[in-house]
Amino acid sequence: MRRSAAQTHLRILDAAYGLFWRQGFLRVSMDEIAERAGITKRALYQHFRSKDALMAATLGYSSELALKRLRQFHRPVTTADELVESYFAQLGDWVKKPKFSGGGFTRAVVELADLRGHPARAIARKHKAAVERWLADELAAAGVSSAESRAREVMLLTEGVMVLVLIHGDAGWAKVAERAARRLLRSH
Amino acid sequence: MRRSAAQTHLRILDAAYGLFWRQGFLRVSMDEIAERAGITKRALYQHFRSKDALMAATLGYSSELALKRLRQFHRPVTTADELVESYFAQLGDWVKKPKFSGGGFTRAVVELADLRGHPARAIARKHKAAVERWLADELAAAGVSSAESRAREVMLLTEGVMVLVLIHGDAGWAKVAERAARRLLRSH
DNA sequence: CGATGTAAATTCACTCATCGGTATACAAAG
DNA sequence: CTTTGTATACCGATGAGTGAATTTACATCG
Repeated sequence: MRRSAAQTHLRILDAAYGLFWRQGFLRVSMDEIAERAGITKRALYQHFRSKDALMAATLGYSSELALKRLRQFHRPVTTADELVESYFAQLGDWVKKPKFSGGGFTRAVVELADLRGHPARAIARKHKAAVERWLADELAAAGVSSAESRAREVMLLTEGVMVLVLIHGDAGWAKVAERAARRLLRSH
Repeated sequence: MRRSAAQTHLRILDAAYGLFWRQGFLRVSMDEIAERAGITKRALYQHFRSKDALMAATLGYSSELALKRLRQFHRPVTTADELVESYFAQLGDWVKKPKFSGGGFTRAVVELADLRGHPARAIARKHKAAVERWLADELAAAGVSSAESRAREVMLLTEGVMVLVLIHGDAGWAKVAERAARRLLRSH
């Protein structure tokens, strides 16, 4: 029953990602993850020293995926308005999913809010910074001035959308954010 | 050792509020709450049927406090700019506290993201709606047109600030939000 | 005033379940 | 003969919630 170690590693990350995303970190047990990955708990612990280590690895993995997705979204650059429109449209689609339970990174940070030294928090911080960087570059490429400041504002709106959709169960907040972002770009 | 029931009730809510706020819901045990409230666990269960019930009650209590605070903040209305400035200044001060661990309501919803029927979520929803209502009224009183839409935008920025400060540990996001809000009010 | 009933809490042991993590021994593949 | 994983049982801790008998303080009534 020998699968390659790397393959099993990935299966575990996939399983953990899916479970963490839906139920949060604290509410998922190592037994569940092992079962979903199709291995025994013992084998799971041969790949990851602890639940915390697994969580950090999962967030890192998920960051890679998310950033790759963002960059694929890199179409021939047009206007800032179009960029903002498709950015928030994509966010809206994501957030509209019935099982949406908040952004994985945001969720991780919130769940571990009092544990400032937790490795997962550093990863979340790095991830959000990368998204902000990407936004700033895209906005600059679309001819927006003060792109860094604008990117920061779009980040605020993005996080706001994730939280408010979660609270109210209404994906319409993405549209509100989009319109606000457009006006912000225009009014600098 | 007879204290009035109502008094004990309040002590429990205070204790639970403090602990939930710092450590989240899942990471706090009923034993801890009882200890902090200065009563036994048995007595605690004479006041609240379950941890979930206690959480819902705590959020309700905390909503009352927060809304009362908001309304006290009701100074002689001046301009929209001044309103926005002091609103975000207050948010910034709150968020700047070293022990800041996210808004209680946001945090509750995130922790219970997959439990859609949980009573605490309804309370959080109602609270955020009340804050939005308050904002819309204040903005309207300050002469802002389309106050409802503007209030929604300020909500997005507010939630964004809470999450991003938590992630990055940098209270500067409140200033960013304030400047964005000002431009949004001007550019409708 | 003093007896007494009763609400409010105490004490403390106890159940039942979950969960992170480990130990040992063994099987299949390359 | 090592790497990868299985099977299975286990440990120690924690945590929600309960049970039963007991005590404290107050209020009311005789």
